[in-house]
Amino acid sequence: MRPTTIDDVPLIDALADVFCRYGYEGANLNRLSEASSLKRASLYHRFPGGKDEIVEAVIARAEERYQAIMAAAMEQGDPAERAGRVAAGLAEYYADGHGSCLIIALSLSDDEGRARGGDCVTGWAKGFARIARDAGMTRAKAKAVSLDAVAQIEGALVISATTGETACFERALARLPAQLTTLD
Amino acid sequence: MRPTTIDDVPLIDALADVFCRYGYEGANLNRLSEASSLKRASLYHRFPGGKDEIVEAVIARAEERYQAIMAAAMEQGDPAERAGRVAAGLAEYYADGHGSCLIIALSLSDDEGRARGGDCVTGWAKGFARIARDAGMTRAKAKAVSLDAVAQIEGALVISATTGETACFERALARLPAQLTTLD
DNA sequence: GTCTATATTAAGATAGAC
DNA sequence: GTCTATCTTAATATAGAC
Repeated sequence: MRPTTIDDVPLIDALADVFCRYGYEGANLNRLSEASSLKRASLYHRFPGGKDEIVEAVIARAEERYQAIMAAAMEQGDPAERAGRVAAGLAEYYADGHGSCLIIALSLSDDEGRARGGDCVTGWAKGFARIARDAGMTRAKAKAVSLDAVAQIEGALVISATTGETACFERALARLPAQLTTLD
Repeated sequence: MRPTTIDDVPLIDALADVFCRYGYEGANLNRLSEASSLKRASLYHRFPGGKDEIVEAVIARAEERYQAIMAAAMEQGDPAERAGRVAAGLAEYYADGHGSCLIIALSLSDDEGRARGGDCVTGWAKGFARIARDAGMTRAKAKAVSLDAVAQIEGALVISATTGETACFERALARLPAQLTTLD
C-alpha cells in the first residue's frame, strides 16, 4: 500500500479496535468504515482484498508489536527484569487493561481463526517460557507457568472488557516476574 | 414452549454450543439449524422471537446450571471443600476444558452483550468471594482473589479453545480451593 | 411440529464520478 | 484517494403445505 492521506498505522489500529470489540464476524464493513472515518469503498481501495485483507493487516501489525515488545524486553537484564519489561510492554499494548485481546476476538469465528489464535497463544507462551527457563525452571515447569501466565492475562482482559475493572489486569502483570522466575 | 419431539434441554445445549464456538454474530441461523438438526423455519416455530429468543434461552439455561453448581457446592463443608465442589461442577460444565465460555462468546458483540457478560463475571466472582470471606479474608482481599480466579479459569478456556491444551484449565481448577482459602 | 419455498433486510464487493 | 450509487450474496424472517 502506498502512502495516503490517513497513514496506514493509525488506520490499521482503528480497524483493529473494531475486531477486538466485536469479533471477526461482528466487525462488519459499516463498523470498520465508521471507526476509520473512511467509506466502505475507500476501505476497498486501501485493502483490495476486502475484509480478509484488512484482518491480515491487523494481525500482522499485532504480531509486529508483540515481537517488538519481546525483543526489547530480552535485550538485557536477569530473567525477572526481562519479565518486568514484558509486563510493561503488555501494559502499554493493552492500554493498561482498557484494550481487548485480538486473539480472543478472532478465535470466535471458524476453525481457521481458532487455529491462528492458538498459534499466537503458543508463540506468546514460548516467549514467557524462555524467561522461565533462564530462571532455572525445567522445560515442563516453564511451559506450565508460561501457559498459566498467558491465561491469567487473557482472562483479566475478559474481565476488564466486560466489567471495566482493570485492577485484575494490573495484578496479573505485577505478578508476572515472580511467576516466571520463582522455582518453589 | 410446549413439549416437542426434540426436548428443549438438548436442543438448547446444541444451540449454546454454536454461540460458544462462533460468538453471537457468528452464530447464524444456518449454523444453528445444522447443529440442532432443525430447519431454520422450525427454529422459528420453537423460538418465535428468532435469534434473540434463542440467545435468551441459551443464557437462561447457562445461568440455571451455574446456580445449580453453586447451590450444590455451598450446601455443606468448610470453605476449601466448597471450593472443591465448585471446581468439580465447573469441570463438568466445561467438559473438562473442552467446552468454551458463553460469556466470552456473547461479549464479542455489542455493548449490551459486554454488559451482560460483565454481570455474569461479577455474579460468578461474588460466589467465589463468599467462600473466600468464609475462609476469613477481608472483603477487599476476597474480591481480588475471586476475580483473579475467574480470570484464570476464563483465560484457561481461551487456551483450550484455541490450542486444544486442557492442562491449564485443570490446573486452574485444582488451584481453586487453595486460592480462595489461603490467607497469606 | 417440521418442512419447502419465498420474502426481506443487511452484509460484502464493485463501477465509475470527482 | 475518497466518494455516491449499485450489484451480489448471505442473513434474518415469514407463509403455507404436509
